[in-house]
Amino acid sequence: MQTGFAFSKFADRLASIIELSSDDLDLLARMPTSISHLGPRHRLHKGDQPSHCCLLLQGYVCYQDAESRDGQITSIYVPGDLPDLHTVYDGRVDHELLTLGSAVVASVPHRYFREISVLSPSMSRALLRLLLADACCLRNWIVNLGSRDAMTRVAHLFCEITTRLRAVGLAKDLRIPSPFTQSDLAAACGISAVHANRIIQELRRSNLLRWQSKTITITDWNGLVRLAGFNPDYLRLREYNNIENIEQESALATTIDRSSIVDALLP
Amino acid sequence: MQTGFAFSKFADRLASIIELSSDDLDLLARMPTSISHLGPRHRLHKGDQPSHCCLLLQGYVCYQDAESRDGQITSIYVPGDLPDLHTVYDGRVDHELLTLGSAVVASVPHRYFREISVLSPSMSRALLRLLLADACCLRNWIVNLGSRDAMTRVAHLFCEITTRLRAVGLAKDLRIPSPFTQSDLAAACGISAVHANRIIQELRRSNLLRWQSKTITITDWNGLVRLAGFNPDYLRLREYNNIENIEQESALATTIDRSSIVDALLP
DNA sequence: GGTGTGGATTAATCTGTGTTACTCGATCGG
DNA sequence: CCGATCGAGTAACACAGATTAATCCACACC
Repeated sequence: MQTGFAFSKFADRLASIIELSSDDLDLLARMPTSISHLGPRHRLHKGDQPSHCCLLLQGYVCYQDAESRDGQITSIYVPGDLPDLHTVYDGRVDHELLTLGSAVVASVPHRYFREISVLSPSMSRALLRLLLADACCLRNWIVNLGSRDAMTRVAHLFCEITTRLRAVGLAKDLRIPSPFTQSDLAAACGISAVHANRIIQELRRSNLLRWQSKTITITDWNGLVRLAGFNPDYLRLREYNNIENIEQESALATTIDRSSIVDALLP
Repeated sequence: MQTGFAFSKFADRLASIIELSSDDLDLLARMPTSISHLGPRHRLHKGDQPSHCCLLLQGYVCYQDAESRDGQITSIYVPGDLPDLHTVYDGRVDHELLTLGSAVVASVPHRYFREISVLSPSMSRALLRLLLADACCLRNWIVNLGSRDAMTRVAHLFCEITTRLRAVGLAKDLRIPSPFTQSDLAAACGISAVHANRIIQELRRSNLLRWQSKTITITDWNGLVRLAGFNPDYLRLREYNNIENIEQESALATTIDRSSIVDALLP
């Protein structure tokens, strides 16, 4: 067990939704962690009553419902996230928490979160905000699955992941690591793997993004946002203003390309 | 403003997920409330920064996303629920909270929840559990929308609502008040109103339920549960064991079942 | 170097569900 | 009493997306 650098990604995440004092940062720096490097589709929480939380440092993890057809993915987490914070307060777990691609996680004892909640009201509130932000994401994902078509769902997912990565200082250049298989994507969006493939082809053909060698490069952010009808308010980020203003290089060519295709899609 | 009987439905709800002490009941009895009788599709939270929570006493309310096609409904609440508890900790609201059919709600100041959290650690934990149970429902609903077909979604919704009503002492006889329009149902399940109608016809033809004069009568609970693949674990209820054992014909059995749940918590 | 495996891709076919458009009652306000 | 409105119900047609099945490729492993 060490108290190391792991806290800094978590601090980024907390700071993305709530202002942190230097006292808060001190508390975070004393977080006891034990780091693991995990392979793809590694299952965390092996059935037991959990006594530790999983703090994601690198890569992605997701909740997947093993019972449902094709294993519906209910949420995806990015570095800095604490996917199972809720287990501190409610030991029951309905879904499997597993890695998408390889990942680095820190294991943090429940006790630590209980202690900082007692020591600092502002940390207590910050943790609660994390849980609430999670619920907002779930609600938004319900809207996505219930009312949008496959293309829009996929586009929306990419927008969300990109935005969340940027909130913790990653994906600065709109390139996001993507160890996802197309089946993962399908399981998240509630579509078949075959159709997921069709959608990706279409997104590529529309020059909205590239996806090669486990990296997605968004080549037309504004086009993707418009296609998805993406509005990041539900992420509860403090600093995300004026989404339209993300500047891209070579704006001209892509803009022309996009307008011909996206305008057709969005009457 | 009165401190009245409104707390008792809320006490039922809390007791359904966590054990309450008599001190907790005392605190609940001092809840300041102001009761309103509302008509159908009444919008609560008229755009302002809310300073009160809405405690549902009778009828149903739901969150609906006005932006999405056909206004996706993200969750439905039953008496005893506190749909907007989260506004105590996070003022932002993404969706509209509105009544389905007419309803009776109590308005409770945020201040009250802050106070009981400070006065009683167990109440503080109970409120947190409410929020977490809500998130579990959302997650489950994602699975529903993402991986089940229309028929199963509808059946699952009816199972959930019935179970939640029973958890607060209602729907004892598997008859649930249903002021919903078929369009409401469609908006909740992410299907079209026309198709919702087809599904209901089918459920009727299968002798699983009747729906007449604003009441749904479930005539084959076990059949409905099986069709829906319904498993109530995600509702986080304490007393819901062995779902297969719900007896229908024998009024005696259900009475005994319920009394063990409800009588235990009333002083 | 051969073989197996998992993922991407594509095409053909089938089906669940959306859309549109209509009828029929019930309810309501003038 | 009338016309307007809203919700339930139905039918015809269109289409998004599921399913199945095949090929191809990259890569790991004996």
